[in-house]
Amino acid sequence: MVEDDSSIVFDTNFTVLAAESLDSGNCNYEHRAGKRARRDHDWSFVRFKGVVPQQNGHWGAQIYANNQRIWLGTFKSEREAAMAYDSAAIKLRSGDTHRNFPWTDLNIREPEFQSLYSTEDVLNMIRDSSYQAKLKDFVKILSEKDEKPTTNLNKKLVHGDTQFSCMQLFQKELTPSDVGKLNRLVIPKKYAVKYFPPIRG
DNA sequence: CGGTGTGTTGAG
DNA sequence: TCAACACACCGG
Repeated sequence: MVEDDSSIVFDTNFTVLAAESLDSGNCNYEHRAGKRARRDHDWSFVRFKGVVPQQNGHWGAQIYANNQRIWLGTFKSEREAAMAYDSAAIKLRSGDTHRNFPWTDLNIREPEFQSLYSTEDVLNMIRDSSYQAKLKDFVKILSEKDEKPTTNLNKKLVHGDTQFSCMQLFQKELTPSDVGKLNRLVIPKKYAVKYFPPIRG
């Protein structure tokens, strides 16, 4: 099924949009067309920051922070890898140092999405490719949230100096095992996978 | 065995 | 900081 670029995670609109606004300055889209690397292997026309070709035709993503390289994983398409870099850059770098793709109304939410997780969590989500889906959910829930501001479930809490905004992620009815001998509440796997950081340290 | 990501180098 | 390149290593 040849999904090359277009069909990945984030909806296609994003990819297309990003791809077509090349000329609109600021995004770090170096058209280094023609710039060849040391060996003249066919790839080597790497256009994206933090993206490195793999011998099997896949693409690796990496970012440098505090004097060391952080590996972000390998991806099937060049763009997935480039997006991985952009996402990691938000957490690791200050401000928006040259990104691969321009900001859109969707990825503009990334900073606040990432603020819900630790750096390691974000990196792990990027690495296991669950990042995009979770970000998408986050944005979706956000939009649902301000569609009905009347809902009482979403309120703001103020704790000391810091402000936290909360939203309902999911709902679950108590089951026998929740009130059984084991003193624990079971979170459905579906939601656990969806809203919790991935395993691995 | 294929694929991953680290070691390492040289350039910007 | 960064990507190019080589290849040790790891899970299947």
